[in-house]
Amino acid sequence: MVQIPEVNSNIFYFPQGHAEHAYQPVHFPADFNIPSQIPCRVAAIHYRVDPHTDEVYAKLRLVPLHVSQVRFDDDTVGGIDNMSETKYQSYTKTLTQSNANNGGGFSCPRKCAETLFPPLDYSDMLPTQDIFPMDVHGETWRFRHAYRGMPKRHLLTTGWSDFVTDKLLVSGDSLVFVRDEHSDLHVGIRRSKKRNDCIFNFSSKRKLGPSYNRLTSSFGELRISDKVMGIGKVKAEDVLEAVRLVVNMQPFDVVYYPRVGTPEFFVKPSLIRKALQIRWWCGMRFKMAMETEDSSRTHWFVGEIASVEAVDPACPDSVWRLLRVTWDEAVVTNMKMLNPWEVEIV
Amino acid sequence: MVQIPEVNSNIFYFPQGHAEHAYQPVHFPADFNIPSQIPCRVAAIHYRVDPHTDEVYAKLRLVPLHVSQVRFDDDTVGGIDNMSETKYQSYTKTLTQSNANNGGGFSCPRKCAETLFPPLDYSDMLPTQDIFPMDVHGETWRFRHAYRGMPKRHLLTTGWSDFVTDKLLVSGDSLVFVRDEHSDLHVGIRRSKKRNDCIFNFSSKRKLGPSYNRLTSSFGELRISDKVMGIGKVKAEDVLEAVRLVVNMQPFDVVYYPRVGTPEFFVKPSLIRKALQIRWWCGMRFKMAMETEDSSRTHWFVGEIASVEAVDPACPDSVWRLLRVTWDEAVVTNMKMLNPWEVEIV
DNA sequence: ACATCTTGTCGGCCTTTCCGACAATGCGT
DNA sequence: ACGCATTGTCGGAAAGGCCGACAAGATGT
Repeated sequence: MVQIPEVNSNIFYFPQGHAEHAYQPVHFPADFNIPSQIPCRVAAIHYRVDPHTDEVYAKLRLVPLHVSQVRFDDDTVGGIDNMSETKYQSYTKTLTQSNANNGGGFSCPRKCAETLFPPLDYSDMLPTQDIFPMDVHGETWRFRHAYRGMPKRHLLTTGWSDFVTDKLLVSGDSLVFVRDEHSDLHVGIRRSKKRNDCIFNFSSKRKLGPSYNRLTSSFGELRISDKVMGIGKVKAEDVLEAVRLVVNMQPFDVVYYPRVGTPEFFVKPSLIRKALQIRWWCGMRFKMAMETEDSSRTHWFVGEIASVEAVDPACPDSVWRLLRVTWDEAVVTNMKMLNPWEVEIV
Repeated sequence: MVQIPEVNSNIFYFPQGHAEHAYQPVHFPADFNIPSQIPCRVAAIHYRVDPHTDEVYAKLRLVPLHVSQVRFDDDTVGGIDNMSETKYQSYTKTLTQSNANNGGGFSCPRKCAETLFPPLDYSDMLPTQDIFPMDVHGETWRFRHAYRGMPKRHLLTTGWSDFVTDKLLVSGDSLVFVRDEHSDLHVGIRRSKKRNDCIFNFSSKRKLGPSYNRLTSSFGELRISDKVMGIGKVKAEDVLEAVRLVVNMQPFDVVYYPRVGTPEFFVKPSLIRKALQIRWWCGMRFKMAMETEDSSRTHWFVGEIASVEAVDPACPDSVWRLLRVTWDEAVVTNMKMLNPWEVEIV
């Protein structure tokens, strides 16, 4: 679900989108005269780990470009081509209730098992093996990987429960398996939006996993910081600083925590171009893939464009959340303003 | 069971005893003219950890003394007195079958619990608490400590099984709790003689504890080295080098792995003196505390002195294993030659 | 030798985890 | 719209772990 651009590719940076990732209201000074979207080159990407929650976030160095430098049909620039596409293989799955309910194991999607895990001996009637992925702290875990049941499916059993308990995973959180350039297997997690919004209720009952010291020793700090970070993960001043630099055509850094329901504030030119080629109008019908209440599954929701207007009167030219929509299913209460590139016309 | 002398105390060093701790036969050159026992001052003690097996061993620096320098009724020397007695509090217990049989918990001796663990709230009908001892690798473990049952006893329950599995403990291995100078609780282990003598049969089934990488990654190496070390843990050449230095009155280092059934090769002067004051003779009856087959309990065995003679004709003056004995219970097959200070007259 | 204290072992019971059956979902045609 | 492939959920079964009863062993008198 997460789209991190590649190094040296071009993106459009949306200050308004960036502001939505702050945990404080961001008040842009009136005299800033902010462009609604600024083309930038991605100069560098660093992946970091939040030591408290194990969450992975990205730190992007963006270099502002002149509009003339950007071709909307080509997302890359510079001498390095898209060969870096052949980098890591990874698979992300959102945990179901059964996965997290300590009931037992993790039903592993076939694609995940077949592309990332060592091949099983299918000549065996009940093929099993142990996989040893490493988490972001360098801790190695053991999961028993079996292919069984009727119909046959891939499962992670022994060891999974310990992982869930140690990482305090609940249904809705996501699991990421990655095979790196040395073809070593890694495992990461991403907490669901809900979890991000609430204070951790930490109560590990098992053997101290690697997270014990970390989580408890900084418990007080964690409570406070998480309480404050109700909406996003970055400071308002960091957003303002980024905007200050971008309007002066200075390179700047942004931190991006992937968050379900909060769109990325950097978007590929080709995506925007394709979206803006459409003449959006009231009454147009669209669909959008969204995760269910507990993020355990994705579902296509259908709706109708209610109006097409800039969200912020101060930025009348901005296409950020240009579309005001209504949904066929009343369930979708929030999410009334969408980016054109988030939806698909039906 | 293990008696490590204190720094600055005096001991007698027995080359023959040292040789028994080698895994190879030690052939003392005839021209060495080895004294059977050399008084030494313990200049330094360093405790080390075998990274493969978690075993703790001691490295002692010994400085040879002239006999005139040693008073047999006083084990210490130098300005530092026995105040260092008030150093660490510790308790060692050999694991019973019930302790290791994964059946559940660890029945904790009263003395251990009351002297080393934080005090329980005995006003509570079922007092429980969690203790967090640290192992030699700096890993913290959690054990649930309860005082319950009829009659009441101290037990370690939750967390214990994981520890047993991770450390590959079996009945006969020993557990050591230590409270250090910062009153922090530590936990160590000592493998039984049997385990030391055989190749590890490693087959961890649970989550990878901290030992996993260590034990598996060096599996091959471990097999080999353990196979060779059938009897002791040190090289024959190390023993020879120690003896070479000691006869020249040079300071030397010895490594001591505590081993059930293999007596220490450094002994307090007072102990030797007391033992040699007795006129040992055939037919004298004695008792000796020894551990049972699986080291789960200690039992007093009774026997009779069969003869009093030097084990090695080349060292006719040596008191090392001076006593040839017979046992009342036929069970005690090995252990036919004992040191006078190991037994107690009845 | 006896009384008392301590602690090893056992079987019962409860919890956790493993497993295939079945069905709901999703995708391709 | 239908069929097939995939995978979420459920309840039974097996394993693991917690518990007090009991008694064997240890200790002190």
